[in-house]
Amino acid sequence: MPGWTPGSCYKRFPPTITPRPCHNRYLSPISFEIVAECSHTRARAGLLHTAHGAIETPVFMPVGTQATVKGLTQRDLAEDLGVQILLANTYHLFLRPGHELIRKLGGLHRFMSWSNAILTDSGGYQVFSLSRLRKITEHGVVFQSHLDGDLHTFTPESTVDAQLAFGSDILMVLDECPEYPVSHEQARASMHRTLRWARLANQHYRGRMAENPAPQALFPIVQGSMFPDLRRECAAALLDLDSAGYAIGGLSVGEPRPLSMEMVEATEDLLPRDKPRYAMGVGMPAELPEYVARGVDMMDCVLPSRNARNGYLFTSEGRVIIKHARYKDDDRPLDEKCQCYTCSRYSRAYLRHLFQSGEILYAVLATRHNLRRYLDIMGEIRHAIISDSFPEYLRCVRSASNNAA
RNA sequence: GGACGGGUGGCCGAGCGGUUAAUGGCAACAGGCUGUAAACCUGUCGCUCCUUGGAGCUACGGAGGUUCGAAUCCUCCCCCGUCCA
Repeated sequence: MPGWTPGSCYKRFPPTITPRPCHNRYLSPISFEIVAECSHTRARAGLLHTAHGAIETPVFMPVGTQATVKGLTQRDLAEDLGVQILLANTYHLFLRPGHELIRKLGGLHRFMSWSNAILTDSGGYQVFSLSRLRKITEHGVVFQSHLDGDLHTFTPESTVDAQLAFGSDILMVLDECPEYPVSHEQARASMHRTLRWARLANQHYRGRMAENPAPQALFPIVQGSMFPDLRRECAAALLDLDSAGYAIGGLSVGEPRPLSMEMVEATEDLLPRDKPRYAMGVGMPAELPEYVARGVDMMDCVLPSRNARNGYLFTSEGRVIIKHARYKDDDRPLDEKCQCYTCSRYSRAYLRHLFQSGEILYAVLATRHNLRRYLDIMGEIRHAIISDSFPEYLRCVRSASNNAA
């Protein structure tokens, strides 16, 4: 069932968002502290310490591809929503305004006026999403800019350098995100290339850190399409890099959802227990606790922000497609259980009116709500883990999800 | 009173003898979106009937006419603009 969200459990598991200061920023680029572990699942709650604050995990990271979460101000994000870490994108910011410009202007944090943490994706996802505009070689990826058609070569080394120039707290290695489905043979070749790139990126990164230490971590990415053996081979090989954290990529590329979960399960027990695990590009609200139950600490997804703009709103009672006629004269708030600015002030009828009129305010209010919904869910999850009630929470979520279906 | 230009599906607006139930756009209605080329994309959009695929009916201001065939050509009428008296 499409838009179910784990909201019926809201009252029992209220969100906790209390940023804490960073303790040991000078010991390593970032450090991960496990606060609580679930006794029945692989879930854990932790603190990820960065030079730009501590991040409570499990965490959902809003996507701000072009150094902005579309529709929101940095104040909305930090003060209203309590966002501790944002995602930005190397491919997009490399093309415009350029990493050297951002370096010159004091780094990405200063450039976009964001004092909390930033994770930058390498451009590996654009290998997938812009597949018609790129060519993969052993050396790297040649992109034909979607802006002006210019050719740009992204290598494992150059993407590390660009992200260092940004001043990102967490850098991602350049990877190849394969489409679905691919043959085992193709997936294997692709995974091995990603692996070689990860080694090159890591070597380059270590060199840069030796000459100019900075509190910036580099995460490699487990690939292998939907083949457990390839996933495990990739994860095992990446352990040699002794990275500060590990990502699981190549999910949500069109595969059935159970497969995504299976890939996380195949990988998770190989990854270091004391390092954060990041599932890239997931997921729907009901999936968030499922990933956490499988040992994931970090997630990001464009769904709450993009779907907000496209009229698809996530509530504790399920999805609301705001353009539907049934909301035309609906005077209730979008989500009666939600404390966000949008829900505390505006009716569904007004939101629908703004959407139908193409008003900018619609995107602002909708994005604000959807992100709040995601962050609330993460708060519920974290609280449940800490209070040792995560299995019950998960049951509650699954049953609500099944009922809705 | 005269001269031009017009009246097309909810609206705007193409079409100017057959491939036209009628291009587009808007509106309406629905679906999609997962490390963002996305405030985007797709579908439906006269009525009735049967399962897909189709079948029938009604339609381009009105009434006649020409033609195998008319939204398209002709005649008259009605209405709307602009200009001249």
